[in-house]
Amino acid sequence: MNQNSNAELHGRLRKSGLRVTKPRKIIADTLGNTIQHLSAEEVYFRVHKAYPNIGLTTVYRTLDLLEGMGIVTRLQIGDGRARYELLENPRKPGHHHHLVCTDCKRIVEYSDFVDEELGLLRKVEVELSRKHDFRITGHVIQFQGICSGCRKQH
Amino acid sequence: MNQNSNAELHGRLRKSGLRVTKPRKIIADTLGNTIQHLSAEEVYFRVHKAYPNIGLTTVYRTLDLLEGMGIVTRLQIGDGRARYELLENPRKPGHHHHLVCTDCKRIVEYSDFVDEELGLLRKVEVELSRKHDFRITGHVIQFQGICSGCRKQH
DNA sequence: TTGTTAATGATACCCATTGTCAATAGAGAA
DNA sequence: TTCTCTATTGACAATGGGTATCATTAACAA
Repeated sequence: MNQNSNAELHGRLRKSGLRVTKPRKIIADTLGNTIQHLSAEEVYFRVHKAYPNIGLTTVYRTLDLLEGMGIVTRLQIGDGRARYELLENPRKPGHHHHLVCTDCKRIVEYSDFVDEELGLLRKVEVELSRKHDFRITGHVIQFQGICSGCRKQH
Repeated sequence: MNQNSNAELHGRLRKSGLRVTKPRKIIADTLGNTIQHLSAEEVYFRVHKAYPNIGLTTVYRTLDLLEGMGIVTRLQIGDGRARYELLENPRKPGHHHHLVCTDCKRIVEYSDFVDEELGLLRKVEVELSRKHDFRITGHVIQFQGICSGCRKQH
């Protein structure tokens, strides 16, 4: 679908000595074609419509692979089902954090104050690396709440 | 073990019309006696040593209950196994956040810059509540990394 | 002490994710 | 293009946190 991201994926895979397979392209495309945060099963369903011979196991494996390569991020919202999102998605804002409705699991992205958040995180990161001798590889900032729709239903 | 926290627990339970049972006291005590972040199974093992007739199901139920009452917090570190921690633990600092080794799952608590973090979070919270009409109930701020021990093993 | 019923414990179950392994298909060599 | 090698796949079984069920037990009010 998106030539750029397909070429990008191709290059990244080949550079790591990995093969560029149909499932890998299709799964990456599926994430590139939505602004939603899909679970592995949801990715599978969407892929399955056009390519019924691609299995759920492959979806899991591919999402893991893409996450390991830094192409995809895994999002834990506390319901025991991971959601996945393409890091560089032209349909989305750049670095953002998430606001999650703990009732209906709806996820809202925000980028208000994100620069400020990142500035502070960087400062904390330096201090923690030094003090606890960690190599910091990532962070999570997330808000939980109840959206207006779910509040009305009670 | 701790008279204060036992009295506290008793009061909170009774005020909600809930019964003060042996398992509830013991499970809360178990969390009060450690600075570690225990999984449900780890709580069960510890409880089981002295009270072998308390079942794992009850541990899960009680941890859920205590979380719902705001006495315990659940911590997701991304390995599919929740960890629990007593919110007001005399052996621990007050409000803190976590640094997690993604390799060995060790959890380090930190309170450096926490005031600053909380200040910013509060500001973001106000903006998000307004803009997206959410009632914000909580937040997660967490760093991931590799601890020095795990880095040496490679 | 007794009656009521919330809470418990044993067990079966659910369901997201991972392991296994024979079959398939990228991609470099010929 | 065809061949070869082996990474990758897909079907299926297995794992493992966590939850539902239900008969039994034990808080607690009277």
